[in-house]
Amino acid sequence: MSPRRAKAVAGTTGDPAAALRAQLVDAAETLLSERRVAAITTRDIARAAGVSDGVLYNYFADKNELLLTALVRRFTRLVAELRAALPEPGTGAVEANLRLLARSLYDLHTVALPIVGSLLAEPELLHRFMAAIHRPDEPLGGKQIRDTVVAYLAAEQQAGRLAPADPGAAADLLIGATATLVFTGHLGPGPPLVERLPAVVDTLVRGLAPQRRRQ
Amino acid sequence: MSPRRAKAVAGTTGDPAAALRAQLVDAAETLLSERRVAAITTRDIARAAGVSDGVLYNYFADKNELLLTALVRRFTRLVAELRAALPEPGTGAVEANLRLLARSLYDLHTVALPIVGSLLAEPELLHRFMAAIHRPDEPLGGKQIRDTVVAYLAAEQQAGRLAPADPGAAADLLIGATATLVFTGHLGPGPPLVERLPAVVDTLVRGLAPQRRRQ
Amino acid sequence: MSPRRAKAVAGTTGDPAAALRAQLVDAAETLLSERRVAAITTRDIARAAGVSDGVLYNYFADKNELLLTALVRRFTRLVAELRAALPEPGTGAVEANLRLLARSLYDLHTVALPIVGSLLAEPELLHRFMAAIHRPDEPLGGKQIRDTVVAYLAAEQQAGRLAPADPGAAADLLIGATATLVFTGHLGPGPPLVERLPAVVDTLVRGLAPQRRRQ
Amino acid sequence: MSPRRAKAVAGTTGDPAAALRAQLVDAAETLLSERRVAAITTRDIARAAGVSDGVLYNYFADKNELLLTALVRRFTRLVAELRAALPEPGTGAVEANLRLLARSLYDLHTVALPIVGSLLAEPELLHRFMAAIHRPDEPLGGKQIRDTVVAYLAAEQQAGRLAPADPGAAADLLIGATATLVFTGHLGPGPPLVERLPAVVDTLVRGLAPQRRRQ
DNA sequence: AATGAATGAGTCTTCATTCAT
DNA sequence: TATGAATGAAGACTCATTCAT
Repeated sequence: MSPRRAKAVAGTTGDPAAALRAQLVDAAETLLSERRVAAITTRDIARAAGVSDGVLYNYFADKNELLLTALVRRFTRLVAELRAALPEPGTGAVEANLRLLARSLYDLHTVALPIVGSLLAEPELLHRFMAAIHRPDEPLGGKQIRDTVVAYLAAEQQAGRLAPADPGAAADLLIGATATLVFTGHLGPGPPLVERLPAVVDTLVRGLAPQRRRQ
Repeated sequence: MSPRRAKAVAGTTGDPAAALRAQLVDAAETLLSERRVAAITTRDIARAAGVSDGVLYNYFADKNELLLTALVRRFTRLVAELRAALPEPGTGAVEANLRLLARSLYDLHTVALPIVGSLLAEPELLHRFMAAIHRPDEPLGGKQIRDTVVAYLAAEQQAGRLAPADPGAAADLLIGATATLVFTGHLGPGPPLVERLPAVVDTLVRGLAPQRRRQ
Repeated sequence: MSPRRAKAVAGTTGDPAAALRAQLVDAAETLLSERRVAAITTRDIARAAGVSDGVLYNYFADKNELLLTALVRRFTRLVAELRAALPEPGTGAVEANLRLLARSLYDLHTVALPIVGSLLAEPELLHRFMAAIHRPDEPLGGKQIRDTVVAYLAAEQQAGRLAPADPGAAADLLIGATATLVFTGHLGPGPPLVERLPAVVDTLVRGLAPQRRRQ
Repeated sequence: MSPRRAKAVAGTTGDPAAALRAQLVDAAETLLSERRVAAITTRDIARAAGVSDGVLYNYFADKNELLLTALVRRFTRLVAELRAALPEPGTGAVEANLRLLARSLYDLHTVALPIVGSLLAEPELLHRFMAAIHRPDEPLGGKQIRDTVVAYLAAEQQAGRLAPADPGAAADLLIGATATLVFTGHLGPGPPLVERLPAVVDTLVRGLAPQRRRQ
């Protein structure tokens, strides 16, 4: 006499409620990679998840809470991928490492920016999203990306392979430049701007100060 | 002989049509600085302009054309302000100049980002906006900002006050870092991140390469 | 388990979806007989069907698809009624039969003309309507009326009770005259023109050629 | 110090008011031959007449009264053309004459039907139109067409070239069949149905009665 | 008397959320 | 507890008519 199990999770084992919830989040996450947030309707999500329109409200307070969960999961993955792609500090040529890092950031932003951008049009959702990823117990968030880059740079500094500059500022420059290249390329009519990455890294490495000499 | 004058421009002189058109653009521009694009209705604009619902369509093909005009005007102003705030190349301390430039970019992004961001949720409007600001005869556009920064940096290089680095890459770093500081500060719960600007400029000036000496 | 049942079909049994769909078509059909197509709003239909504004879009792609369905149903019925009212070829007095046929056509046009007429002002709907009734699998359409009349006339010719004239042309004359009597009577201020039917049939039977003799 | 003359009639002589009025009616009549009534806006008419939006209301109570005037003038012309095209009774072969008459009616309906049809969607306008053309002092109207045909048929009967049938009924058959051929051809997807005219006339001439002989 | 801009009522459609079954 | 249909609010755009100039 247990309650009826939704069609969509009929063949699964384990907690059916959790399965259904996951089903919904999966569907939302998929849609999130296909269109801007504002173009995703509750019916779309239900269809994609293979469940009926109403279930959503059995697991989430409203549409935005579901989207929020999907967003958080998507960003958690992106940060994990960034970490995995990070070069090992102290190994390889440091400038090549920085180029690799820049490229990883560029790829991350390519995925993340459309989503974050479309969040700007949904103030309530954005607010809840930011609150969610800034909870200290959550291993994610925009800050996580920066912290990861800072950690890498600091490690290279420790290894004496980078000048003892402010690693936070360096991270701001790297992250900012890569993000803006993605953004501008995304908006404009021309081709993507990846090819500008090497010059950007090179310029950041050498700095703008004149009359510089290496020994 | 002349047609009736709208109540909203009753006290003004000059071409009433131009006055009313301007009234509408003004209203739209004001609303644009208050809310995201998607939350602005035609009725809102009419109310704000003090005219009736239909007038809009006497001056613009549709709602988006009005918003577009307001957006373009807003950005034209921002770029003009940036140009006016730019230090004179070759005068003053170059690093102070760069800090000033960074601050100007930061201020520009503070105004521009929410608007551009909210455009991401309006593909049609975004498309028309990008097309509008990329018309070669229009003295504005995203590219204008970068060109302005590049021109300043190149001039300082000519004056021997900056290393002969790639000015385009340097502009990408400066613009990217300032934009991202604004963006992150805007998203996050904490205080704005202006105070990070000096370190960013400093790091960009010195570069990340180790074992560097000045003479 | 089943979704909520609309108030409007609360007392009915069977498939509630089909019931509500039928309710909507019924309401549309009723309105169609009361006013011209252009004066029927979606809200009117919803009110008449006792449901809320949006339901329509759960069963039909848009307003016109619903109206189309109602139109097709109305015409299907009219043609069926015409067929049922048709005299049996070879039985009764042939001229009386023709008068009966003329009267049936007159009645059919009385219902059909206002609707078809008002369709002329709705090009899109008219187009879809014509496409719908010309699908070969649909047992209806303007052509169906003519074919029915032609079949009857041909049968009487086979029975030797009518001259071997062109039955298609004879149908054109009968249908045309009845339709135009309805139309003219509908437009003009005077009384309906039914009483002209016998003379019309009589004239068609005898023909206009002079110096004719019967043996 | 006479009042200002509208631009559109600046070069004309005579009563400027009458000229402007005529200008408007001309423009409306032209538009009437181009689109259905419902698709004609007051602004369209003003533009076509080269005058400003408001003048209309100085000469007509409202939009419909202007359209009405244009409609009446259009039909007056059509009836005049029909009369001019009519064969001379008693001359030529009578059956050829009837074919010519049928063709003239077909052409008249080709022009008139779209207009009359689209009137069906405008009850108020239709009503006023019918009232206007049924005023006994107006030499026009649907009845005028029938009277013209009846007069021709009666004359041929007088000349002994047609059987002494009911000329009104014969007119109903001819007008009805031609109108319906136009109408059906207009609605359906196929080609116009002119080629059916000869068989129609032939069938009307010979009649449907069987066992008929000529001497 | 002409001008032509202002007025504002009217309509289809979408979609988050509810809730009877 | 899943279902999925019902709900109904909200918004862009058109256009006949008015009326200040």
